[in-house]
Amino acid sequence: MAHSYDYPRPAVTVDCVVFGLGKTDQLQVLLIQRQLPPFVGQWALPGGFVRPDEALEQAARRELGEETGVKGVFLEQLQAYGQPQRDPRGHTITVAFYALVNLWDYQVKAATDAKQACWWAIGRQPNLAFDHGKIMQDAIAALRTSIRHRPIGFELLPQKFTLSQLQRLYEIVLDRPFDKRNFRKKLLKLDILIDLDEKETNVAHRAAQLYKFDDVKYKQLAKTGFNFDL
Amino acid sequence: MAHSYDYPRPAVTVDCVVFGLGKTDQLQVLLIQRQLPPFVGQWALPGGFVRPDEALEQAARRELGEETGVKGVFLEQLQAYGQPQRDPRGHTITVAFYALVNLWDYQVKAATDAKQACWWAIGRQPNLAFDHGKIMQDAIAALRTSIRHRPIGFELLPQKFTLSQLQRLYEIVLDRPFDKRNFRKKLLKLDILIDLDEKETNVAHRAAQLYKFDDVKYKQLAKTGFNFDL
DNA sequence: GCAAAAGTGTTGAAAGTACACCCATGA
DNA sequence: TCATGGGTGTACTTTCAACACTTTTGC
Repeated sequence: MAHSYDYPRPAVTVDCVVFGLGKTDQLQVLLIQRQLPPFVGQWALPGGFVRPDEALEQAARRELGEETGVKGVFLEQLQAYGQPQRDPRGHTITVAFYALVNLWDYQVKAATDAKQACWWAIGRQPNLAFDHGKIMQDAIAALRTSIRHRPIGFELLPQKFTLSQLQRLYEIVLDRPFDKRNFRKKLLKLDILIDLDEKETNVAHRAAQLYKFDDVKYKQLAKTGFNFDL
Repeated sequence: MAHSYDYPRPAVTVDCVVFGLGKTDQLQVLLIQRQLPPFVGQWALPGGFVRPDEALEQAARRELGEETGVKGVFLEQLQAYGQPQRDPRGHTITVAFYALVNLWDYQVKAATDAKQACWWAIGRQPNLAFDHGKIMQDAIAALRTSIRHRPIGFELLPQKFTLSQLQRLYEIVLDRPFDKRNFRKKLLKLDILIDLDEKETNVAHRAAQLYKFDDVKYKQLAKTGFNFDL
């Protein structure tokens, strides 16, 4: 059996597919324009090399903060990519993550505009460096699956949200319409929304009821076996 | 921004959680007893270092063949593990895979018995080296999820199988009983089984109808959006 | 008072669930 | 002839899917 030390090691990086949703009615993805070779000037996923004795998720969060200013968000591993030719500098394995960011309170935009990072509408983004296009497609597929089985969608909304916002979120991510009455019935029956005694303000129409997500109830249900299907 | 070359690289390995099912009525997992430090003598997942310019899945298949004789099986990536302390030799990232093996035609057993590999019933396996226990638990969870959404269960059965075998498979993996009539109704309605005009032989009871899985029909359905839920 | 989104129930179709007996085979 | 698993239908319940009008608010 061969020892590890007989061989040079591949490099290891992390990359983040950061999804955002705000008032634009479109799912967005956060990309950076590369400053260094290879692929100078091309757009790519934020990411970079894992440091010695750094955990993967920690590396992903560090790179995300350094390159885009995004911090403290929902972040979950997608999978590793290791085709030998995926990086022209040599054998490089990347561990991809996807993140969800609430863009309704417009602070994130400001933080990222300072850097060479910017939000693109999904489907209108430029070609990406490396195999990042493929990684992004896989992340979209994973997001669609996840959002139908676990309540991660709330990460894309403000803490207080309306049922219409939640419905639009599902419609945008899954790219299909839902019936308003059936959608509300289903979500309220799940019993994971807390009805805040509070309404929207400053809208030019009837003010909607505000809700927040009930972590505790969801976790209870999740333990006893629970399916968040839509 | 720091360059990669400023830092030493972590090592990269692959590990395989190989699930098998045969006549024992129990889900099994294939483990090897370590011959080299660290953790000499302890049981662990088969796996090893990724070689230069080797793709991840290719490395997993190579190690699996070398260490256990298992070849040509269903293999899918689980996720990467990179806690800095997970390997006492130093920072090592492992990309975990899970595999499914049909143990009904008893060739695999022979091939693996020659090495230091052996099958353990899930739940009765020994403590594992490294963080392999955690990886195995994650793999079981992933298998349970996968089997409910995609027709991967067939990988654990012979090509020709009976509906009772299929039902036992679901019962064993998901660890709950199914009603015979309802199970049959549901699976036949999915229309992904081909009724071979052939029966079981050499059984001390009424011979069961044999079926095989219909790849083509499944792929058609999968394209038009399809859910294999049970 | 009008534009714009919020909110609300019913009905028919489909799917899920619970349940018990006869059948074919080899020993 | 008996032990073993194979095979089958129905009634009830729950969930899904389709569908339209009234309410509140700001302008």
